Amino acid sequence: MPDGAPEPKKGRKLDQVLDGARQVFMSDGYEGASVDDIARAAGVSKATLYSYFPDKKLLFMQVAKMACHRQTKNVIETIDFNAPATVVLRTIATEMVDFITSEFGTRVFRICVAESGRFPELAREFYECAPMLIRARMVDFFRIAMDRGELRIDDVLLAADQFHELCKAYLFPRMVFSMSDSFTRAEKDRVINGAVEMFMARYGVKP
Amino acid sequence: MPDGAPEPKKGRKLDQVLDGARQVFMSDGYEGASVDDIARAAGVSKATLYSYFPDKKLLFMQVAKMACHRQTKNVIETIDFNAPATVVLRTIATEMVDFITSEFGTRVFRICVAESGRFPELAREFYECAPMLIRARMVDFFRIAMDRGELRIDDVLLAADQFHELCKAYLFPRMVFSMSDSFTRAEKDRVINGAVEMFMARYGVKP
DNA sequence: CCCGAAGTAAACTGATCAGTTTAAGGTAAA
DNA sequence: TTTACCTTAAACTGATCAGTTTACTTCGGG
Repeated sequence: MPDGAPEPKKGRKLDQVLDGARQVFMSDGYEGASVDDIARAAGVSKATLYSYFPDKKLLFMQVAKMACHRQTKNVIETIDFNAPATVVLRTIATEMVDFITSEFGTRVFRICVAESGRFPELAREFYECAPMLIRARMVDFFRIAMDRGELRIDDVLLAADQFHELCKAYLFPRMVFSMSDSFTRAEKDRVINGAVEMFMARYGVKP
Repeated sequence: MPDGAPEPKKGRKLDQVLDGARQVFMSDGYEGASVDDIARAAGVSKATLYSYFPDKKLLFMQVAKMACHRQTKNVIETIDFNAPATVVLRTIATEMVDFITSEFGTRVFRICVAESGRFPELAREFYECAPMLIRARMVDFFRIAMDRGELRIDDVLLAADQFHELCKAYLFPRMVFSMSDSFTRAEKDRVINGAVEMFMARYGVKP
């Protein structure tokens, strides 16, 4: 295939453009961000910006895509499946909670939701990137822990989704509706412990 | 106090205006909705519209406020606290799931999220209206069921938030990211049953 | 040292849209 | 019928903004 995907042209200032765009999109959303602002933040002329990306929409897609991919990388690599179930669950919960309560996580989520009408592809990409990947990884772990006799789960996909949601209790609505912009370690631990305890009460095999 | 709150002026066409605005805002969001479109949908001239509301923002606030209040009314009134815990929980879960998976619920949520930067008051109002009210009602029920010896809960607020989140498993992300626009009864029941079982496994008193 | 590609600032185009104004109908109560 | 207000269509204002163009500068490789 000669040139199926419209890769962004390379060039000295590409990274500057993407960086500036990320900043401005993150703080103002898609509609709220003006191309002049982006060019200024990127330290680049508007004409240069348009020489890299044919229009605002494609620039946005590229920025959002990169942000999502970058994020989910770190989250997944650092888990030792041989540790006891409660330890692994607590690790996963902690990572999820930290993401949910981060400025970055909230902003990405907000933009994805707001623009899911305008950019269905973007919402899909984000969904397959973040929740799906993590869910798949959790299912892997469930199977191992079931073999070890630590867990007993019929519907592993549902269990993964449940755990994911449990990690959002209290925190997520408050972030998303701008009721809080940060949480103490104690607030986060309350949710993390609650999620692990609830999950083990339902799916843990009694000793 | 003479006139603290800026109540909307009364008048023959007020309802028409609010109706048209609701339609257009719901389908296009705040930015996407043009005042001309709203006036047309309302069957009213732009000048008339502006005689009822000083600007687009206040009109939107009014519409969103009314939609939220109207919604939460129905959800809460119809619960018989004397029924067994599993029955009450199932009822609440069903109502929540139906709301989450409704076109209306998704649209309101999307707009609240997208505009929570522009209208922090709106997000706050929505939050206090929907999740908080339902949570308070659930806490009432938890206390009753604890007195009856059916449940045993330390942190009732957390338990309410957890149950709320459990009802969103699988369904909520798919709705919000436009991956699905409706679900079968079986899909909903899977989540409802999962939520009730998990909750009872954690907080139910063994027989 | 020179040439061509890449970058720049600034002005411009065309479109959209919130909000205002105008001049002309309606309508209802007194 | 008169009077006072409500409503209307349509034109207008002023602002914002995506995207283009122009004429000028910068800079690295041959």
